[in-house]
Amino acid sequence: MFALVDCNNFYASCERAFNPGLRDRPIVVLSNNDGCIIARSNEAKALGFKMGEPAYKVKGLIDKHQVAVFSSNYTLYGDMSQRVMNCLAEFSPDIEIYSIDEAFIGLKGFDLYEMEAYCRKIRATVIRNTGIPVSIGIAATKTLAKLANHVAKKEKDCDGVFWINSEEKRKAVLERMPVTEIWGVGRQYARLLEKHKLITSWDFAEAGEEWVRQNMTVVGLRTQKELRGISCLSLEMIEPDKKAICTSRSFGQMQTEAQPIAEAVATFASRCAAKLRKQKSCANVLMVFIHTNAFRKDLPQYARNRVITLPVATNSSMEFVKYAVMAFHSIFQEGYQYKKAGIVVAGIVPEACVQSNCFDEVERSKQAQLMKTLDTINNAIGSEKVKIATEGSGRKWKLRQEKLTPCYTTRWKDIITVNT
DNA sequence: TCTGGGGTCCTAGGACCC
DNA sequence: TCTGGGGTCCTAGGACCC
Repeated sequence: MFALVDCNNFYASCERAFNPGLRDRPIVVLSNNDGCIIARSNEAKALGFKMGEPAYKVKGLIDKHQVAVFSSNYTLYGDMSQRVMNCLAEFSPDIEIYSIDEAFIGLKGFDLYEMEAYCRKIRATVIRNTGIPVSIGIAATKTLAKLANHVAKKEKDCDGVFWINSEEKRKAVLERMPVTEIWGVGRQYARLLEKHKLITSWDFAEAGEEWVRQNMTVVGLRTQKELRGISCLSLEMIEPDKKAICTSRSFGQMQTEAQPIAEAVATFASRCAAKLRKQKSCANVLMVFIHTNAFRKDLPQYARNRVITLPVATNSSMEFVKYAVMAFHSIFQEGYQYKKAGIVVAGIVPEACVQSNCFDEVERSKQAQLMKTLDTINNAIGSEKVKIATEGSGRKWKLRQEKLTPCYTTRWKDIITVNT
């Protein structure tokens, strides 16, 4: 049996946890640059706010219902996530952290009778220790646990926990769940299934295997088996190394000059390098991209990228910054209003397996020592306190974050004050 | 005026090898 | 009239996830 623990409206709940005045109020949390709605409290969902909707389009609705609006505060959400996960880890050694707000828990060794009670205890403990409400779905496969979680969230009398513990229950859940709710069925597959009169999850689970294989590849077939109760996906308790790492941002304001964008590109390159060092990897492929605002049909558009292959895989910020800025200048053109830039690194290998090059002139051990020192300092006194000069200090391109809450849990000067 | 930022996996087709 | 049989690697594109 698997349990899927999923935080309810996670970002909105994080904001609410530190501000009791938000209880029962509609809350929306915006994406980076205060662009789209990416999290909603139940009250906001009920008012009709949609996931991914641009905030400016619903400004009227926001004002009308006095909705509490927040810029996303990933420092806060990341730390709250860790607290929730730490709490879950107390309950089972078998835990897969699936995303910032979800974890699968292996329930091996629990007898069937105590399983549901155990999950209710998990739920009560998480909310007591962190202030974050969670829902828990329990079933024989991960895909069914996802659906069970859905039921736990939607149906009030479940009280946050739902267990698919019999064939009858499995059938009942699948029959009333549209295929759009299945983990692994997105927009395109949902359309395809609908076209073939497969409307409910039950219809899909009972469809011909050969047809599923042909139209939805082996991935779809696996999903179908999981819905039938045959477990194909196991608990992934060790996080695999990333195969590609990306750092990109939209700019708070459109940029026309090369210099500020070059500084942004240098900053993103440096962050990619830091992410590589964190997973003890190096990379030898680097891509830089820049583009204008594609939504602005009234402005001339420009988008380009450049891929560079380095002679030796590296995770040195200095090397990445150097190559990234060079690549940027080779694609930058005057006369456009740029909205976004980014860096992708690929060709990732473990630090210990880097293929060296007999013509290499870089002093790698010195660079490594320098990066280690840089990471140590920044971990101790704050991220990016020491950086490469090319990254600049003006930050003309910085994010728009007009509704940012304090970092209650990670910054001393932001710590919460309680009046008694 | 304002529209996010990360990732994964699978398949088909082309280039190449013996 | 006849035209092999077996592979690997890489990339682009399309699906999906949070």
